[in-house]
Amino acid sequence: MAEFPNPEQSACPPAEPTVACFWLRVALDVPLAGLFDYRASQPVAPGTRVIVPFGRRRLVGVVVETPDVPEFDAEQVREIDQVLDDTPPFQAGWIRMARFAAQYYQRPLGEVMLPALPAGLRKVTSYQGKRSAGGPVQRIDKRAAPRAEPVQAGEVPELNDEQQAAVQVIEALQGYQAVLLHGVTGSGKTEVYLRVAQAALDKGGQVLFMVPEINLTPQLEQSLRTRLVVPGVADSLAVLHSGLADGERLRAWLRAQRGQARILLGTRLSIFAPMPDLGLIIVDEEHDASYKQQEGLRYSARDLAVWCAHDRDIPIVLGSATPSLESWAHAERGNYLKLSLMRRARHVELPQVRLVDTRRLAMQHGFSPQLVEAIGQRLAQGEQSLVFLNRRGYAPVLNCASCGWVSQCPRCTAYTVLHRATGARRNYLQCHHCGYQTRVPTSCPDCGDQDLRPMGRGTQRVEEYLAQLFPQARITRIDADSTRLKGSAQALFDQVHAGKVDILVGTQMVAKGHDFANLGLVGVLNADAMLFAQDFRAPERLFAQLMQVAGRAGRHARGGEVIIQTDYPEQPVYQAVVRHDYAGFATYGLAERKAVGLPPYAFQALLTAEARELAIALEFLARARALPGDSPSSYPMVSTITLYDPVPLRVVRVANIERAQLLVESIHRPLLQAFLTQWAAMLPGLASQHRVRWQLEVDPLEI
DNA sequence: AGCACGCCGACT
DNA sequence: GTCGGCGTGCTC
Repeated sequence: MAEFPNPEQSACPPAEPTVACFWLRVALDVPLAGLFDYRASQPVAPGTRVIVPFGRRRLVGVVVETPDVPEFDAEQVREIDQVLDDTPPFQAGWIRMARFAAQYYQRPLGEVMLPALPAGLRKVTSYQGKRSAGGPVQRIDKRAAPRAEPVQAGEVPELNDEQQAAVQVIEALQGYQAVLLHGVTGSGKTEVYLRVAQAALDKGGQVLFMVPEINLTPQLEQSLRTRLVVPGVADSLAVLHSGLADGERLRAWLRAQRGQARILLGTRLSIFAPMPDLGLIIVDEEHDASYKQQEGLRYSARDLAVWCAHDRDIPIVLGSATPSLESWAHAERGNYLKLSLMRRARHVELPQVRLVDTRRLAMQHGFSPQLVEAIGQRLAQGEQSLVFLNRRGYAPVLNCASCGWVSQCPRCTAYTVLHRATGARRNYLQCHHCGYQTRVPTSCPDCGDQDLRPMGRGTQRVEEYLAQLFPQARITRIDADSTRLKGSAQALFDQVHAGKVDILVGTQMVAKGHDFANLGLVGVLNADAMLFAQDFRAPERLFAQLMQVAGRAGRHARGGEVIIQTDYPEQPVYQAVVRHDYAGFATYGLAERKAVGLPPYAFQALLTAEARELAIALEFLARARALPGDSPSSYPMVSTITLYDPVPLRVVRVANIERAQLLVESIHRPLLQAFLTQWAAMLPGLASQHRVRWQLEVDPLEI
C-alpha cells in the first residue's frame, strides 16, 4: 500500500495528510455550467458564503454541498480564502428555491444565487480580505435603524359577506394551497389580504406580500404598517425593491433573514429573500407582467412563489381583477381554489363602458364627437376626465408629403418619434428603442420638399388638441417624458388628486394604482393598436389594461363612464369589457388557446440570438434547431418537442444589433424541461463558432 | 463574465 | 522602441 492515504478514500489531499480537510461544492456567479469544488480546513455548512480564488481573481460564492469526495481532480482543487460568517448560513429552503430556479430556467446555480443577494453580500471588495469584521453587515448593524414611526391603529372596515367568506376559507387552510382571489376593482381585495396576513402572523409565520411596483402603492405600505400587529415587535414590516440604496436593501434582507421583519412587502426580487418562518405568500395583481424579470435570469416571481409555497407547504393567495389565463386555467382545473369578490365594497357602481364605433365617424385629431362631448360635459360638471393613449411623444413618425420619406432610426428598424419642444429644447426626433435623438429636418432629406408632416398622434399632440378644444380646462400630461425628473410623477399625481386638473392625458403609467375620486370619465384612444399586436397574449393584455384604466373612473360616486373608441366593436375583448365580464372573456380566450395549442395548453421556450448581421443569428438558430437531429438516440423525447423555424424579431435591428428567435414548444412540461437541459448544454459550444450572443427564456411572456 | 496573454499599428 | 487594439483561452 502507498504510504499516503488514497485521495479517493480520504477527505485529505496527499500533500498534507496531517491537516484536517473538507471538500466544499461552491456556487459562483460565472457563466459556466456547474459548481466548483474547493478545500477548507474546517467544516463549512451548506448555505455559507465563502471567498474563493477563481483564476486570477477572488469571488464570493455560496457553499451548496459538502461532498465526501471532489468531482474535480483533487490535485487541482484550491483552498478557500475565507469563510464569511457575518450572516447565518442560508437555509435549506432558500437553497432549494435557488436550485429549482436554476434548473427550471436553465442557468448555472451561481447565476441564480449570487445576483439574488444584496450587493454587500456578494462582493469581495466589501471585505478587503480581512475577516468579516468591519464588513457591510457590521456597518448596517452599527448604524442606527431608522426610527419606526409611531403607528396609529388603522381604522378597520367591516367586511361584506363575500370578503368574510374568503377570509374564513383562507384562514382555515393548512399547508399548501394556491388560492386565486378574483375580485373586481374596488371589491376590497386588500382588506382580505390584511385579514389573512394578520391571521398568518398570529400563527407565528412570516408573510411575503408581493406587488408589481412598490411606488404605485404607498397607501398599501401605510395600511400594512398601521393595520398589522405583531405583539412585542415594534417594527415588523420591511420593504424590498430595486429602487432601494444598497444599504437599505441589505438591511431589509437581513431583517427578513433574522426573522425581525415579520412582513416583507416587495417587488418580484423579494421572492429570493430568505424568510425562515414563511407562513403565507400574497401576490397582488398576479397577472401583472412586472412579475416577469426581463433580463439576466428571466424568472416569473409569481410562478416561483407558487413553487415556493408548495415547497414550504404553506398557502399562497394570488389576487387580481383580471387573472392571467394561466392562473384561471389552474383554478378551473381545481389546482387552485377560486374565491370571487364580485361586488364592490363601498356601494359604488361599476363604470358604464361605451364602445364608439369609429369606422364611419368624422374623427377630429383622433377624437370622436361622442368623446369630445362627454369630456365637455364632465368639464361643465366640474369633474375630471382621463384620456388614455399608449403612445408617448407628439407623433409616431414624420412623413414627407411629397416623396413618402419617413423618419427612421439609423440604428434600428424603427421610426423615430417626433417630440415637441419642452422648455428650452427644440423639437426633436427620438427612437424609442435605442434612445437615438436627432434634430427635426426642415426639409425632406430625400427630395428636399418642405412639406414634412407628423403622422398619427401621441400624448403630446393629444394634449395640444385638447388645449385648443377646451381652452378653459386645466390639462396635465403624465407619461415617461413628463415624469422624467425624480419626484415629478408624484407631484403631477398630487395635482390631479388636489383637483387642480380637469383633463389628464396619460399612457399606461396612469392606469395602475391611482384612484382618482373626482374622475368621472375615461376615454381610450387607439386601443386597436394593442389588439393587433403580433403576440398571442395581446387580447389578454388589452383586456386587463382596459379593465384597469376603466377602474380609474370607478371610484366616482355617481357612476363613472368609459368610452372606448374602436374600429372593431364586435371583437370579443371589447364586448367582454362592456359587460365587465372577466369570466366570459377567460372562457373564450382559453377555448381559443386550446384550439390552437397555445399556453396554458402548451409550454414554450424561446431561444434568441443577436449578431451584427441577421444571417449569422439565423444560421446559429438553424444549427441549434438541427442539434437534436445530430444524435437522435440521446433524445428519446424529441418527438414530443416542436422546434419552429427561426424567424427575425419583429423589430429586427436595435442599436445596430440584429435579432432572431426560435420557438420551442411541447404539450408536456417535464419533457420540455428534459429536452432544454440537454439542448442548453450544447448551445455554448455552438455559439462560440458563430459569434452570437444568445439567451434561452423559459415561459416567455412575449413571442 | 473577467482577466491575462499575445501579436500587429500610431505615438510620448 | 512602447501603448493599446481586441482575438482566444482559462477559470474548481
